[in-house]
Amino acid sequence: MKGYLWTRAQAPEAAKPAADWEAIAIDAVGNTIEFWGFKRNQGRVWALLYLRDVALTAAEIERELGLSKGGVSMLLRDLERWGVVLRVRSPHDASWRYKAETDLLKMARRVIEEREFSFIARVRADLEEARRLAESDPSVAKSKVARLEKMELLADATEKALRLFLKTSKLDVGTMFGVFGSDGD
Amino acid sequence: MKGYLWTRAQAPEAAKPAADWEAIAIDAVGNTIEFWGFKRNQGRVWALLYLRDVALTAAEIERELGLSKGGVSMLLRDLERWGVVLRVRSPHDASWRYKAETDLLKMARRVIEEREFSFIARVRADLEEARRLAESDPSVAKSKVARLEKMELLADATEKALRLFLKTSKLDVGTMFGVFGSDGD
DNA sequence: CATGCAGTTCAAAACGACTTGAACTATAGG
DNA sequence: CCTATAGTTCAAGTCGTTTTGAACTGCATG
Repeated sequence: MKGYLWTRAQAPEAAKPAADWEAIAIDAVGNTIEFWGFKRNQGRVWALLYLRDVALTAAEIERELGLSKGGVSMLLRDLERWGVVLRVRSPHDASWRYKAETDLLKMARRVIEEREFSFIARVRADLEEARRLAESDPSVAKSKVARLEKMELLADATEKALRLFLKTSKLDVGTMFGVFGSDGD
Repeated sequence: MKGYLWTRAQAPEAAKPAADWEAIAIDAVGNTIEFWGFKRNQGRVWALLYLRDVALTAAEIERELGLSKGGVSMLLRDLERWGVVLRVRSPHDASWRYKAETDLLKMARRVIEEREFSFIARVRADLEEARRLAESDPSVAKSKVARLEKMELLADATEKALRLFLKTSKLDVGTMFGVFGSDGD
């Protein structure tokens, strides 16, 4: 956690503690990303890398954001898996460095697809099971079964809304996020 | 928690413990609603009331779902406030009874509007603050400011996506949910 | 105005999600 | 092969949220 010493002049601005404005921006992105159902610190790591615009080592991230070694490792693994952070081998250095991909929305889409749709599928399966059970019990009124069927519409509707959401975000937000790709430095 | 005794023949089916299929369906709705950012038990209470299709007392809900007295009171207060559960005075009885409104989506819209939009507004305010601070510091490179501006697009985009989502869910899903209003009992 | 039941409140307990940190594995250099 | 450093894993701890349950309020009745 401490005992980290940096003899590296290679990335000088990586060494200074985050400026106020930087910390504010990093936390704002963290909050947004948490809102989307991810971990706050996943957003913070991405934001740090994006703002610095240089590849940082895990140890630097650890220090800048005040996170633990293990935590940074896990966060980077997730971000890498989702394709929003790239792991690059630095030339003069034994350790990996990480840089931000610019399409953060990729992350949202990826995980929503993986996680949320399978969740909804599970819900629908449960509701179908409930309906089958109810139908096979003669003492259950028809109207109950009808209501169960309508509940399945809840799952359908949720899934449909999700799809719509992803689609529109891809079109609408996606082009916006494309802007992240280049800036006039 | 216990000690509840019901001399009421008025709602006989409210007295029997939940059937398997009923419990499955109730939990499925609970999970879905939790996915939308509410409490699981808010969804379970609504689902119970919807499936039974009779107005239940708080004590009955408590027993059916295995919740505490205080918890049921708070859950019903929220559901009532959101307009998805109605409190009705039963004729022969001293206590209130509760019945499900059919438009569950009302709940999602209400809370997303109240809670999520104000959250995004806050995020944007933070990012603007960060940008102001960065701009007023001459040692901060222009490119950093540009990146901060682009981050504000993240908030804009999220808000825009939310609005779109609400609008489409109102149109698309909303009509679906209208179906909940009547069934052929 | 005492009693009993319905309903509310809130401090504390239970719970779950996230993070930590120490032990471990992998890898590069001497 | 030995050592040092980077990176991973996971049991245990922390922290925020949800639930409980006991005390309390309100109200109707005898």
